[in-house]
Amino acid sequence: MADTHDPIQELVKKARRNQILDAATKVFAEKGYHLTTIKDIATEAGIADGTIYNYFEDKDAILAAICEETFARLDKRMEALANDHSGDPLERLRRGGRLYIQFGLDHPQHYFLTFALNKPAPKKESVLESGLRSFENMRACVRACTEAGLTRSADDEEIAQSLWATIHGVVMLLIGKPEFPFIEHSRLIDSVLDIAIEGIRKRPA
Amino acid sequence: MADTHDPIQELVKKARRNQILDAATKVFAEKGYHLTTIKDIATEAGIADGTIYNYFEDKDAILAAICEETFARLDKRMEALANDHSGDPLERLRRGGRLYIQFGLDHPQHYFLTFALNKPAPKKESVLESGLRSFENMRACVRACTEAGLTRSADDEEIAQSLWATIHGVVMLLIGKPEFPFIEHSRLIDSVLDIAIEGIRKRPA
Amino acid sequence: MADTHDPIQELVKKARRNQILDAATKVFAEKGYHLTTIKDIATEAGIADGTIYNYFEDKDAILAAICEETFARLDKRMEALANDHSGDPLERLRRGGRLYIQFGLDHPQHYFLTFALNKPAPKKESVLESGLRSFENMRACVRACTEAGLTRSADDEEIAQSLWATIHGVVMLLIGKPEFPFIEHSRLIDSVLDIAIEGIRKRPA
Amino acid sequence: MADTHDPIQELVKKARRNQILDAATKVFAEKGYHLTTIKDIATEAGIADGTIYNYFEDKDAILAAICEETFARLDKRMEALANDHSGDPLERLRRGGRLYIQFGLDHPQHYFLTFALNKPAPKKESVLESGLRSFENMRACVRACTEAGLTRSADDEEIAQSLWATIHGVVMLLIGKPEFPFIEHSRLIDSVLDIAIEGIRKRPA
DNA sequence: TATGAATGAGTCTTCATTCAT
DNA sequence: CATGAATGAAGACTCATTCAT
Repeated sequence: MADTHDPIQELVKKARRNQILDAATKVFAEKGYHLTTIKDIATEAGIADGTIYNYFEDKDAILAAICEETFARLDKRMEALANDHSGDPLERLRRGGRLYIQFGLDHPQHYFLTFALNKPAPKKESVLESGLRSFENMRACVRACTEAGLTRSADDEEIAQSLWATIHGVVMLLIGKPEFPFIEHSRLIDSVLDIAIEGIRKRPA
Repeated sequence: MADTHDPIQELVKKARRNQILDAATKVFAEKGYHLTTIKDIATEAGIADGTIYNYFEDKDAILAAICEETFARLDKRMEALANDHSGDPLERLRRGGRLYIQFGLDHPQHYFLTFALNKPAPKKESVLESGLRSFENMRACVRACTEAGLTRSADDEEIAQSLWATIHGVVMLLIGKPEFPFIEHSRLIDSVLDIAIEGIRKRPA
Repeated sequence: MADTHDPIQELVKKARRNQILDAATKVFAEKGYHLTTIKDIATEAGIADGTIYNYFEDKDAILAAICEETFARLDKRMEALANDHSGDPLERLRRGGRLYIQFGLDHPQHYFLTFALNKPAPKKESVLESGLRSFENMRACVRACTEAGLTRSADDEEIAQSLWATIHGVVMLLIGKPEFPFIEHSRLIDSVLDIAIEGIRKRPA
Repeated sequence: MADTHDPIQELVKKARRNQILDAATKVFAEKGYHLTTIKDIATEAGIADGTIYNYFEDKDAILAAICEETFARLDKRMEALANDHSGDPLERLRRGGRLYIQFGLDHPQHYFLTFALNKPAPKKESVLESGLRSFENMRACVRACTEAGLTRSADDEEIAQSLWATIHGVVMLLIGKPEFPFIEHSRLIDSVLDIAIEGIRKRPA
């Protein structure tokens, strides 16, 4: 009735919304997006089916929200690193890579949903944007390296995207093929980062 | 009645089967596996719905057949490379990586389903096997490099898994985030491979 | 959320369930189980197809429910008789037989579905159980006769099953072949029961 | 080409027809009429699906043919018994009853469809007739008993119908409730017949 | 706002029947 | 006549979404 901006109601709403998102994340991870039903999510969240629609337009919107929030969280972590201008830029890049990989392994479900679920359906603009922003920080770290003349190539964008692909690969492989007899995770991560950084580093004439 | 092994009928059947597989591959690629209906495939193939079931048990079987055949082709290509002992081993490794990535981009749905859709479907054993066999060939290529003393590290397995993670990452990223403003694909692929090979290569003392 | 055990909702649900069962009973009787579709039942009940599945697992479950409820109703009638220990046991047996036959003729569709629809599919355990219980009462009546030394044979089980077969036959014949020129129903029933009781009764030495 | 009435062709055709009927009988008995597919029958007969349609109009026609032929056989057996005027008429009646029951158990699907599936299928007239003709023979057997003064009652029709109901009941029960823990079939049949015959028999003054 | 029953379009799959070879 | 691939009309069942309470 009243369009009062009741702060308590606001909180309750947000809490319920997160409750749904958590449930969805869990079920999506267990059964995959397409095989998950609204009822599955509602049951997991302990609410009725219809209630979902008070918080989200449709099933797609739930996925979009998960992606957005995941991006945001990653952003916050990466941003701190990008704004730290001390020390060897290449080492900062390595630390950034490790941070990113660790984030993926720490939130495998979110990561998978956000970065690997390619639906033909055009995602919401906001998701795309937050995705781009997430990449900006890595680009900034790379730029610090190129500007310091530490890299073989001077093409920021190319290096940044290559590095992204590399660290994305580690996360996806470890997440997606848990049954494969990988070497110790930390060793694999170190190795991948080492190869990448050394592959980027300008060699002494 | 007669145990007719009519070779002409045999060919016709195989042709029809391929007709269905081609149609399915196309539609899967367009809409994704889950959003593709049997009717979609039948329509694309220009046949009736029910006819599909004269050639395949169910929808899953179609996917399995596609994956199997597709990966058999990758295998053959990778194997040739692994068995070719001429030239610079590191260059062969680069070619192998490019082959692998290109394959993934050419068959995104199959790649995705085989290497990333780990969750629900207990895929046929044969599909999994043929998928992993590709990795074996890469391992062989790496070994050729270490044995030739061309690498910084001598740990085959570590290098092979790192390289796999890297090229897997390129495929997954390009497949999974087609909306991202990547640089030209070929340039990104070259860059990733260049960084990886240089990162692996033993530096002159 | 709340563990609402709303008694009104409860009643509404039960009513809707019965609405479906009644519709199903009617259509099953008209077309036979196998030729009846879910849509038939839904249409007869005046609801949508999918609604059926809010009340029953599947088609089989509807049949099972019909059988169970029919058994239960018969049970209640027979039980009273079995617990009445007064008078000539053989006469009670006769009355029981007549009760049973009358029940079948009063609920021909239910009776047919419950006692004559032999589906190869293994019926629910509960249906089997309630079927057995239904027979118990007749066995009890027979036992009273044998224990009183009124029967030629002392084998309760044999007599009970034989009697069941006999009265089942009357019901099935009258239900299943209505076009046949039977003698007056009541006369046929009396005759069958008379023959059976006299055939069971111990003859004077 | 030639519309010659080739007697050899005639025999071949009849043989093939019987081959199909035998196969159908077997599969019907195993899975029930509705759950049996044309392919099932064709496979069992070792021929192609389409071939069936050179011999029968459709699935119903196969059933009709089976019923007709089957009941003709019962008829012949019952008739022999009815025309055999030697020995104790009541014993002949008992043998007739046993014959009838055994027939029902040997051909449960046909029996069921002819005597119990009254509703949907407008069976061919001939099938109905041959089915009911069996009853005529039983009536004749009963008449022999009453005329010989062996029965308590002198009402042929009443006794015949009562007996029919009784033996019909045994068949229907054993066919329709195979999951029930009946005593040995032969013992149950003996018991039912014994009770019926003794119930019919005139008691010594 | 929460509920959850109802909807009904949509999906996979089956199978009787046809027909070109 | 035999074949068996093809057809296409159903049917059982699912599930995203709506809406009255």
